[in-house]
Amino acid sequence: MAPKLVDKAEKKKDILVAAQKVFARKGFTFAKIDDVAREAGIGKGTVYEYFRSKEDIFFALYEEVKAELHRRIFSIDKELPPGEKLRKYLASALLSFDSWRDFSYVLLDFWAVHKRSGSSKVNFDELYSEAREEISAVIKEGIKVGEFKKVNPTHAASLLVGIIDGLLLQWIFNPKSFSLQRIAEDIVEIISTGIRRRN
Amino acid sequence: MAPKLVDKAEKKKDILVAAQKVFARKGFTFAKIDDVAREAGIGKGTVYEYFRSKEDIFFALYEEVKAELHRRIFSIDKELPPGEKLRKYLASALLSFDSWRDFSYVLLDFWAVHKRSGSSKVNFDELYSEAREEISAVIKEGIKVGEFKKVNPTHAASLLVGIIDGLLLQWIFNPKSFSLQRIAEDIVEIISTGIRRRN
Amino acid sequence: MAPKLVDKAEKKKDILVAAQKVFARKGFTFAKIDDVAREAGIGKGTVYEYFRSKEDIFFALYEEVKAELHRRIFSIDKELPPGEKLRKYLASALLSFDSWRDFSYVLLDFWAVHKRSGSSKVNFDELYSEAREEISAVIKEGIKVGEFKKVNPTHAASLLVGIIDGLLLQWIFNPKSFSLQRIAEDIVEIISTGIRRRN
Amino acid sequence: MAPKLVDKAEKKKDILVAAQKVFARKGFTFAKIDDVAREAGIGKGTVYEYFRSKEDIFFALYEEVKAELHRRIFSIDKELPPGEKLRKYLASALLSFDSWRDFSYVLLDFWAVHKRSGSSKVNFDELYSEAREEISAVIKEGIKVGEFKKVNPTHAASLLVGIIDGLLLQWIFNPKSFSLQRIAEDIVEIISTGIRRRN
DNA sequence: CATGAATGAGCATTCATTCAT
DNA sequence: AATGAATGAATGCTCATTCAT
Repeated sequence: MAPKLVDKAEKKKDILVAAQKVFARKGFTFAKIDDVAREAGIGKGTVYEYFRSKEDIFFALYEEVKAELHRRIFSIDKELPPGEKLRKYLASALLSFDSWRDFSYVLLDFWAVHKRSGSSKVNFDELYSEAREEISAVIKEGIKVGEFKKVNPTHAASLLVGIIDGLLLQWIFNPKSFSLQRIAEDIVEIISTGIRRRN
Repeated sequence: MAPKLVDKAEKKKDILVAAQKVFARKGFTFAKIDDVAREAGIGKGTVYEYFRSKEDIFFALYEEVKAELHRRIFSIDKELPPGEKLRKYLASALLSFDSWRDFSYVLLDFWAVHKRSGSSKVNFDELYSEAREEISAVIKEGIKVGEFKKVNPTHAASLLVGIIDGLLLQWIFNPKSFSLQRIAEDIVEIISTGIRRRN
Repeated sequence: MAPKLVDKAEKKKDILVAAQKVFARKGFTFAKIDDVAREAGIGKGTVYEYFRSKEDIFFALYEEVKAELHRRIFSIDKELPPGEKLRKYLASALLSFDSWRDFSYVLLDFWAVHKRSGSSKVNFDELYSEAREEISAVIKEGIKVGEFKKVNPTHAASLLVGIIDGLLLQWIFNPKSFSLQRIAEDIVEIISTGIRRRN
Repeated sequence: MAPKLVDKAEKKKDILVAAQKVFARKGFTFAKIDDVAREAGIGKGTVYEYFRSKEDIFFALYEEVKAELHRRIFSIDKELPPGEKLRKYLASALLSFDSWRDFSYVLLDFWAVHKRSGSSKVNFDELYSEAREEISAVIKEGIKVGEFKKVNPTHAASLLVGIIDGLLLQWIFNPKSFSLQRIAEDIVEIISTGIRRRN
């Protein structure tokens, strides 16, 4: 009636943590389920008690990382002026690169391998479109209150999202290219000037 | 002897053209040597007369595409004022997305799969650092002649490179996100304003 | 102590009933111990408290079904004349097909998979030889009392057993091939004529 | 232009011969592609140059054996009287048991494993229905010419097919049960009497 | 007694590369 | 030079069985 007592959720989390490490180390393609199991200190079969497949592990990781990042980047004071909001978005996104880094490998790897299977449960565009919408709203707000020029909100949002992503990519390939802290400040300055309404 | 040599180069080129098509269609991972051979209208074994391995084909492709893009983006009138140069860079880069697109798939795919092999002949950072240097020089020039504010040239260059890359990524995942033509104009406008010296 | 014993036998029987259902539904190969456990409403581990292995469950099932069928086919009035006995055997065997059917699937499946393990506890030949002997005895009796021609009793018995089995096989693959009721009558007629002594 | 010269058909046949041996020895389920390859004296991968899958090998074997048996059993003089035809069918079928034997194992194994996947390319019923039709036609002919009683042709045909199959089964499990030669004679005698019209 | 979490052996198939012709 | 037949390493997943609780 009371067999081995296990916190299923806990163990699932453990496997996810192990998977993230292994995926980051070897990429999705070259990560073996056996590696994940060994990293988690359990048997290969046990992984399948908690996840249906290797892809499933990826999906779970994806959702978790996505949620975590969204939270980190967009959880800011709703009362801040639009310009300040954008500044914070940019800053927290750039300063989150470290967390992103490992998963970016996995994301790209997974995408590269699965993009042709249209049935994928992972819609990478949503990652972007959600961010664009969030930022676009702030830009519209800024235009409305007269803080920003009448820029195209979607384009400006795409620009900001692109900046973050593009810098991430450069930084992934060579973290020494620039200091995250300082580039963040400079870019905020440039972009702010670019979209701010001259008084 | 001479004709043989010509044939060799010609055929190597043919294989490369075939490979690019196949890679773009199936991605590096799922492209089979046999597909490439068939696309080139030759036998599978013949491919190995001209390339040592599947990776080798990719390397050759990589060098070629890199050169082509560099040429296309940075081959502009040396006499243009710095601001105009940047505007052209940005515009031609964004408008080259279509050409980039197919190869971007392949690049990402290849990168995702081979990143860990430290011995890789493909150094993705060079792609970025070269571009950064080129742009950085223009920015320095612009600062010197008083056209630009005293922004950090490396940071601004990283910003511009990042913008291009980041937009490419969004556009790859969903080409309908924005019109390349129009976003190019808007972004040039924003960035120009951001770095231009107020008079 | 005593009640425990009763429980044991009872539960073993429950598991067997569940197993028969599952085996019939999925075949021996594809039936999972877990399916059996769930069908019996118990835990997977509990099955192993009552049976040593999946094969063991099959063995027990086999013995039971064998006994049941033997009982059904050969439990007839010992006083009937030989011809009448054979007629009843044939009829009850053919009309037992429905009961056999499910188990036949399992039997074939199991046999196909385990035939090579010489150590098998299931000797399929005994299924036949027992039946042949039983029928052979009746034929000898019939010859003795002058009801049958001097046919080879073993051959005639093999023929009868073969008929039953062969028809079962056809019927398993396509139950619509013929009506069990009507084919039984016709065959009894043909065979009776074939072995009965002309007066 | 002239690489290794190979008779594709010849090699395919070789693999089939090897597969038949291995399948007969281990059954479909337990036969490994590697076993087949080793038996054929080739590499595992080579098997897949000639057959798409393990199932495909089975299908090819199935078609071949089916054709061979049909040929052997039903290739008789069309001018023989019906009774004589049936006698020959029965005799040649029983005397073909040796050829059938090995494949019967495989057939049963395959069927047991695949019967639940409705999409199977192998319709086992066709094996029976074809034989029933062939025999049924002869019986109708015999009734028409007054050689046979007015038996139900389908039932009588099913009986004959069943006899063959049922005896095969007994014989598979124990070849010593009876002499094929002699049982053939006796059964022909019994059945003939059973369906022949009394004069 | 009962349970179900944990386990790991086992296997069909793909495809880059080799090499005999 | 060109070919394509041959090769075999490499891997995700299933499930009967065990055993700690």
